[in-house]
Amino acid sequence: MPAPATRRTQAERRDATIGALLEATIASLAERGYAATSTAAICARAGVSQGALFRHFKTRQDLFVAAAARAAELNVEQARSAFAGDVRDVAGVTATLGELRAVVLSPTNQTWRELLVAARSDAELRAALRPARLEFGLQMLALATDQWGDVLPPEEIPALLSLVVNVFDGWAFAAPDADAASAPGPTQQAAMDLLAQMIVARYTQESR
Amino acid sequence: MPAPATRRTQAERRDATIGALLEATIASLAERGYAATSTAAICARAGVSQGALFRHFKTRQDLFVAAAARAAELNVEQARSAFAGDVRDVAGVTATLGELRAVVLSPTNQTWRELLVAARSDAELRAALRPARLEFGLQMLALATDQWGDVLPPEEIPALLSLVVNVFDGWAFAAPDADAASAPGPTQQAAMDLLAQMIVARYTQESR
DNA sequence: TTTCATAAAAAGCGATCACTCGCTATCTTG
DNA sequence: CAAGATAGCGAGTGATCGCTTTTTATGAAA
Repeated sequence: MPAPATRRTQAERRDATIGALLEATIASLAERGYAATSTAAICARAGVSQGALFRHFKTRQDLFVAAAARAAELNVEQARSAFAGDVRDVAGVTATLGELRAVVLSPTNQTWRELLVAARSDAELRAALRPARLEFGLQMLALATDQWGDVLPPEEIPALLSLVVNVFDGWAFAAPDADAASAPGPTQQAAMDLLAQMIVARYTQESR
Repeated sequence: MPAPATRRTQAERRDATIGALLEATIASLAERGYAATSTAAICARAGVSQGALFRHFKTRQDLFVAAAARAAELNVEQARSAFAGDVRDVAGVTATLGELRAVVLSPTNQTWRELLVAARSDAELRAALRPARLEFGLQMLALATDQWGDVLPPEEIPALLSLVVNVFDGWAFAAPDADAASAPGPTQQAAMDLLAQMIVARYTQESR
C-alpha cells in the first residue's frame, strides 16, 4: 500500500506544517490581500487541511500574529543591506533611497502593511500586533543609526527615517497598479531626486 | 392612520435616499473600514432597506465607486484652504504642512484611502476607480500650482506635492491608534519640522 | 507487538455576506 | 378619479466565512 515516503519525528511533522502555513499566509497576504486570505485559501496554498491549521493556531488572528512576527524578521534582514551606501553626496543618497524603496516595496513588507491596515479597523488585532510593531520600529532605527550615526546628527535620525520610510509606504498603499515594486514612475522618481538633493544640502554643505 | 408628514416628488425621494446611502457609505468606510462596511451596515446607518439600496446601485461596488467620487470632491474642497499659507519662511511652511496634515488625515480622506487599499486587491474596483483617481490627482496638483506657482519652480511642484502628501498618507495608513487625526506625536512632529526646514533651505536662501 | 498520544483529514455548523424577488406604498399621468 | 410607473420594504437564497467535531493516520513508549 502507499508506503510512507519518509519517516519523520512528530516535531518535524509539526514544524513542517507550521512553517508551510506561515509561508502560505505571508505569501497570500502580499499577493491577494487580507480579505482574500481566508483560512481555506491558506490551507489550500500550504497543502494542508483546515483541521491541521486550527490544531496549531487557536484562531485565524493567532496565525496572522505569528506571520507578522516572521514577516518583520524578514523585513529587518532585507533592510540591513539597504543602509550600507555612502550618504555624503547626491549619488550615494540617491542610491540608498533606491535600495530603501526596493525594500519597503518588497512582498514581505507588503504583508506587513496589509496586517497594519487590517489592524486599523480591528482593535484586537491592533493590540496583538503591538509588540511586534515596537520591536520592528526599534530594529529599523538601530539599523539606521548604525549606518548613518557618524554622518548624520543622531537626534535627527528618527525623524529622517520616518520621513523616508513613510513616503515609500504612502506610495505602496496608493499604488495605481497591482505590483508596486516595479518602476518608480516619473513623478515618483522626481520626488526621490528632490528628497536626495534636500538631504545632501542639509547634511553636507552646511556647517557642522 | 399615519398621515404622510411631507409630500415629495419621486425625484426628491430618490435623491434623498441616494444621498443618505452615499453619506452612510462614506462615514462607515472612514469609521469602520472597508470590510465592516457591508450593505446591511450601510442600510442600517442610512435608515433604508437593502431593497432600496439595490434599486439605485446595481452592485456594492457601484455604490462604492459613487461614494469615492463624492469623497474626492469633498477632499478637494477641504484642501483648497490648506494651501493658502505663505511658504517663504519656516513658520509659513510649517503652518502649511500642519494644515495639509489635517486635511490628509480627515475622515473623508480616510474614506478615499480605504477604497484605494481595497482596490489594491480587487482589479475590477481598481479599474472602476481609475477616472476618479486621475481627476483627483489633477485637481490637487492644480490647487498646489495655483498657490505655490509664483514662489516654487513649477516643474518641481508635482514632486514636492507627491512627497508631502505621501508622507502623511503613510502615517495615516500605519497609524498605531484608531483615529490618526489627533496629535502628531514627537517623531512625526520632528519629521515635519525637518521637512519644513529642508523646503525653506532649498527654495529661499539658495540662488534663483 | 500493544498501547497511547499527537498530527492531519474530512465533514459539518451557525453566522454573515452580497444579492433577488414578491409585494406594498407613493407619486405621476391622462 | 383610474391606471401605470417608480420607490421602498423585508423575507429568502446560495455561497462562503471562521471554527468545531468526529474520525483516521502516524510516530513514541511499553
